[in-house]
Amino acid sequence: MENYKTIFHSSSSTHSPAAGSHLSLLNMVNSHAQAQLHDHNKANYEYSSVTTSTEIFRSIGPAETEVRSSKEKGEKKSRKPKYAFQTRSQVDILDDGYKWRKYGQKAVKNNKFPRSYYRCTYQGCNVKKQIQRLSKDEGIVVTTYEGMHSHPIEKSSDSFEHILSQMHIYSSV
DNA sequence: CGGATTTGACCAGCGC
DNA sequence: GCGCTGGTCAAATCCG
Repeated sequence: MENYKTIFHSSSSTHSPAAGSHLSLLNMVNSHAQAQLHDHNKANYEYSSVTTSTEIFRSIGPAETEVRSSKEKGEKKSRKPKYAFQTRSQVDILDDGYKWRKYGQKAVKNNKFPRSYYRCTYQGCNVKKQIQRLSKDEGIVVTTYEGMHSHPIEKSSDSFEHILSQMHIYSSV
């Protein structure tokens, strides 16, 4: 229902439509940001979060954005790598250039805000992502990606979107 | 009309 | 074994 989406694309435009002012999206810059979501070790998922601030992600060192993945310790279970990003934004929908289809929404116990589940609509691409807002800081949105895209973006990747796509490459298993 | 959302039901894993 | 929590499905609905 809401229609923030559009706000995003105006990133490179001449003027920002105000609203959330600078959406300062993913600036997952610090490569050594270790996650700290989840209180108890949930278990086999390695959460790698990148702390964000209120700047524009542009210092992404090409060297290694090391979002870190798993240590190839082929244990039991199919430990899928997950990449969590904390983003300071007013909107929930962080568009990274891919097309997502929402397939569920659930309320989390410690959060008053629901969590949304999305899935990439590209045929054969089963990348999933969840978006959750912290009840403590309404301004923080946590986006968790699961899986990796193996296809081109189908949108006019703008500045940050392009960076994001590269990020996927760096964070590849 | 077709594709994306919505929303409750269903199900699996875990703790007690 | 039961109940809670989180994750996914699917039918109905909405919107362009």
